[in-house]
Amino acid sequence: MEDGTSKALGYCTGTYDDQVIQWDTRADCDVRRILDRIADKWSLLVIALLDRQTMRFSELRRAIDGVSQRMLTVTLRHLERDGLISRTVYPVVPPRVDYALTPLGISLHQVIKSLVTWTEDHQGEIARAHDEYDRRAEQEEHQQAVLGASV
Amino acid sequence: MEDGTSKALGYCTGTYDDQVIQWDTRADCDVRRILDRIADKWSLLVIALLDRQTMRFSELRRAIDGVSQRMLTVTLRHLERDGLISRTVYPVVPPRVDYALTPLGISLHQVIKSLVTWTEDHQGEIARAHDEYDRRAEQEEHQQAVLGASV
DNA sequence: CAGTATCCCTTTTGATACTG
DNA sequence: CAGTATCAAAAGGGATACTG
Repeated sequence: MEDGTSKALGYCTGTYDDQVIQWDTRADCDVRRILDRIADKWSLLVIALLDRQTMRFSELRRAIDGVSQRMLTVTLRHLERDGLISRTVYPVVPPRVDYALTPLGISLHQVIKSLVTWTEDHQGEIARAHDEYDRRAEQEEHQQAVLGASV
Repeated sequence: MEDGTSKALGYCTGTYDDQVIQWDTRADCDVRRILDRIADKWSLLVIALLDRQTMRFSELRRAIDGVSQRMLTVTLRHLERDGLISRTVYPVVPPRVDYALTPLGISLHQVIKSLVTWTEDHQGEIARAHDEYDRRAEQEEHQQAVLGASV
């Protein structure tokens, strides 16, 4: 993930025979990184919690139930490296480190919200799709059993 | 990932002491699922390729360089279960299976595009953040070495 | 063609212990 | 307090072989 564009370069180069594909080709290049970032287990929560407020490491840790110290550190480092959050160390004893969204982070947060809104608006549809799919799958499994018995 | 809301239920319940947090609390519930879906290694490419066109299994496989047969199947099943794509089997020999975006899938695709646009607009900033971070990290490493030598 | 079933390896994540 | 280091567990993903 750090070595950039490993294999799969094929679809990073612009056009197909019959149509111009504007952005899916970049999916593996830049989009993939920030997508991997916001989609990983804890980043989204961190970004959401830092909306309009600064938080200390321990505050984040308490707020995000279930995160390990290690993963919170890793997550924060990644977000910082991407320029989405800032990390401020106060040279006091005991140490104090504050995290906050950067302007870039705030801007991303706005975009993410539209995705969250979409999900909220469509969670019912998705749930229904799951039910239907599972119901069909179970039915087909049943068919199999019947056919198997007749042989 | 199939067992729904495992542990970490703490932040799925609405409000904090000092402020109402509207949506980050749901991040682990519904948003997480569709985020995990669109962020996994191949889903985004599939959704992008199916924009405005139907494709067969083998066409998708050829179009997505590097995907294994297994992972393409798994990806398509997940997307189908979420109601984002439809799967049409033609009872012919040899078999033919067509995949297409559902209205729900099309609607999600629209939203994803805004995320992609954001990424394209800000990839320069992110790259600069990386450089700066790495430069600082290297510098601090150097500091360490100097301090170590003096002891 | 369009899958399914297995095996195996790599990456990610979590638990635990230790430190400036 | 805010980490780092180490190790073990688990998930993700690929190669291969087989099937309706």
